[in-house]
Amino acid sequence: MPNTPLPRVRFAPSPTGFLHVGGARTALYNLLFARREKGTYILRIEDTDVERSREELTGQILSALEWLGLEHDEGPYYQSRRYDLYRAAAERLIAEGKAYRAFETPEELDLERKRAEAEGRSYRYSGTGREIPPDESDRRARAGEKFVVRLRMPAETIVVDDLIRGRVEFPAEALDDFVLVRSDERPLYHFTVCVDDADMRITHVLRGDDHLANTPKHVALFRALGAEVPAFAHLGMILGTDRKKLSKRYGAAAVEEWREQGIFPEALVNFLALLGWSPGEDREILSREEMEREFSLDRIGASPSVFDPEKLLWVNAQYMARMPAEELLRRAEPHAPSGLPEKEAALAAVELHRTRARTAIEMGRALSLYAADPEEYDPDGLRKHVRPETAPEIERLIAAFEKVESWTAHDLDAALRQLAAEMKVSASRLIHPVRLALTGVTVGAPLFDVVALLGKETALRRLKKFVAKIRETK
RNA sequence: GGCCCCAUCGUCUAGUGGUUAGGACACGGCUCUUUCAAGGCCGCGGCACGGGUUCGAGUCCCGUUGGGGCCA
Repeated sequence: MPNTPLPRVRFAPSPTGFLHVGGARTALYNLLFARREKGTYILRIEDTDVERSREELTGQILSALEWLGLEHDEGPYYQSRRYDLYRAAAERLIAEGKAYRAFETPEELDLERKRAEAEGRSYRYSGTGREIPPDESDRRARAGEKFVVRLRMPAETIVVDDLIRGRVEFPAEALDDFVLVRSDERPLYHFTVCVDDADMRITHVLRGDDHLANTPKHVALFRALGAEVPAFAHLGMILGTDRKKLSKRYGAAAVEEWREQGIFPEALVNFLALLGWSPGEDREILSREEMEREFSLDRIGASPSVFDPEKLLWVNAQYMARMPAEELLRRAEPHAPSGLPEKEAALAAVELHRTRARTAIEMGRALSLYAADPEEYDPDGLRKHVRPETAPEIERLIAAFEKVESWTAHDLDAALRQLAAEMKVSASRLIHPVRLALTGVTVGAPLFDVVALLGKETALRRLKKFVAKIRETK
């Protein structure tokens, strides 16, 4: 047996106030990879940016992940509680000569930068700090002089063997000695990430493409830290319909937003899984178990993908079509604006509307039609289906319905058609206004199922209300 | 500006040198039908461009264009 250690992966969001769908996908891929490889999936919160990070914002990310069912095996770890680790690592790197103190003031650096710009050169740090002898550096630090800690970058091309992109080379000239710790002693992003990844023995880093260009820095850092360099897999970005990076103001970027729109978590997960990964066959609807079984890095595409809300809605509808009625009812309940009818009717209504609704919101709304009489009627519907004869016709229908012995769709259908025949009008001349009377709208489930479901009392009451209403408007 | 990544229908994608370039969403039509859906059937629609390599390129290489990212 080769002793390749089991993979350890992590998702490391910074708490920005909402979980971005791109982040959700990254979390999902990490989780699927860990499951598939029998590894460990770790959650780590990158909350060192104290001004922007508040506990509440972290809570939102956590609850969005939980809602999606993306449960971590380890963590969450909070970077804000690990400052000692970063400080120790910085001191060690300095002691080993792998990093050094640089004493330039921000003003001096600014000047250098401006000079470079004026001369049309691209700016790189001069590297003056490199030359300061260790004892002098220590002395100046002890004397209270302000400094930043910079990494001594090797003068060699850094090669990243990305699992998705293949071999990517970064020439040494492109990289300068970047800052690890600021002059106020706060460790910077690239530094904390690597210290943590090393400390947590992360073996595979799956993350967004936007970090590819940072990877050579990380590789250099891992080496300096004496840690094994993890494998990298950079995922393509998720774009908006405008082909721009999906942003908050685009509206669809936040997982929480889709939750509010009545999208099911497993549908969003399914949709996101397919945004960049494919199981290889023409399958669109996959359970978590199937994904966990079949996920593999070499079936991930390198190109960015556009987030298409229409397709998400379709995936959601697929889940709606398959979900047990009880479950669907439970999930639609919070979205029913005027409550639900009693249990049995509600379950029947769910069956009637599951192919007609695409979200929990739409389902909730549909179910509420059975719970409360319509407060208003669709104006277009009134114009289209109400004629002077309508009121008396419906009154005759009420009378006919009164006499129906078993209140079933079948018998109600027969009763209406018989009446229509007697009146020498088409059945649809009654059907349309009746739907409007019962539901307030012109579209919906098959009418006689609706009438049956409503029950005699309710149906007749609504018909009478409707007649009164159109009489008074006239 | 420098460095890096990406490129198959409008969108998500299958495709790993020889395919009538497949599927899904969306769109259009037909069907079913009291409406709206769902379903079924049919259709529209794609290898960004230019050079190579090869008997043969969507597939490999180079460039162009376009999009994106990182650093400043």
